[in-house]
Amino acid sequence: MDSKVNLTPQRKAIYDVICESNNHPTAAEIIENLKENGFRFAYGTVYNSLHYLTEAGLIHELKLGEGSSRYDGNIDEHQHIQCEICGRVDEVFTEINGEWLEEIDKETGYTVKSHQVILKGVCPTCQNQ
Amino acid sequence: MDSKVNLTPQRKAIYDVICESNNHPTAAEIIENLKENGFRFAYGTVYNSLHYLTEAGLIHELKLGEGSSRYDGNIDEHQHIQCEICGRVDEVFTEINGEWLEEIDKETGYTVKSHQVILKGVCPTCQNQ
DNA sequence: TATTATTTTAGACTTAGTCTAAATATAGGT
DNA sequence: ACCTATATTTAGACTAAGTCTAAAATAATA
Ligand SMILES: [Mn+2]
Ligand SMILES: [Mn+2]
Ligand SMILES: [Zn+2]
Ligand SMILES: [Zn+2]
Repeated sequence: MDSKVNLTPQRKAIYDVICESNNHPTAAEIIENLKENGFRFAYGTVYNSLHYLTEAGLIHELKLGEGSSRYDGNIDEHQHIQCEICGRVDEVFTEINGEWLEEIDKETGYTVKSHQVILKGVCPTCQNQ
Repeated sequence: MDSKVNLTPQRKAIYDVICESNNHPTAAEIIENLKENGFRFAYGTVYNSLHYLTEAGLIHELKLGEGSSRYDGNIDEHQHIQCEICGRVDEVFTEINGEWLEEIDKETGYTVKSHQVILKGVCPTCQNQ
């Protein structure tokens, strides 16, 4: 077993910021947040830690097609929807139909390993403006 | 009506490269391909043209979570699947269930405007290796 | 303690793309 | 055709996000 996770103080602090945020923060936002909590880690350490935590399965990296990745402490299977106006990212727990994925297997000949749905729309707050 | 598209020689050449490719090429690949055809446009012109063509609805920009965008001359509604091993991108025409999208509307309170499904897997060629 | 492996650090570097100001090209009015 | 206004292209400087490297600091092992 090599599933032992080595949570150094840096990794722990970064993990905590991600879990306590409800915002799917970017690396830049994480660094800013760390600064507010009195931490100042090297740039490389933050990225290194984000990779480590992702690799260890403790967080997920979200690539929503913006310039930068976002990070998610919720590792339960779910998808995301992003507001076109304010940019906030919310959770979507209604899962896509499993039959659909099998269909793709047949259609393309690929062995499907994963899928990601990125929804865009207007959030409730931005609708009232 | 301002729907008049101004296809300058540069834009036309870039559009042709995208349409003749069956590969969802990146900007870098488009530039390389142009070079092979004897064109050498400024870097900025290529990106400017890609935006223009996208804005005009002649092509689609694909953000699959790699470093760089890909471009697609097929503007019919479809999704994509990418091979984890060789990186090739193939079309998926089986559309996602419309009910699913309505469900999301209800679940999140968002007005859903668009959705993109990114599938990852192993392509037929890479399976035989 | 001495040796080895792991992690962090600062800062140089890379990649993909944007921005800017000048040069060209195009279109419209006379 | 000539002048003017608008649109486009160009070269190259610049930016944002992230990677890489080599040395220093920590931690683990003998
Ligand atoms: Mn999430
Ligand atoms: Mn396509
Ligand atoms: Zn919003
Ligand atoms: Zn493949």
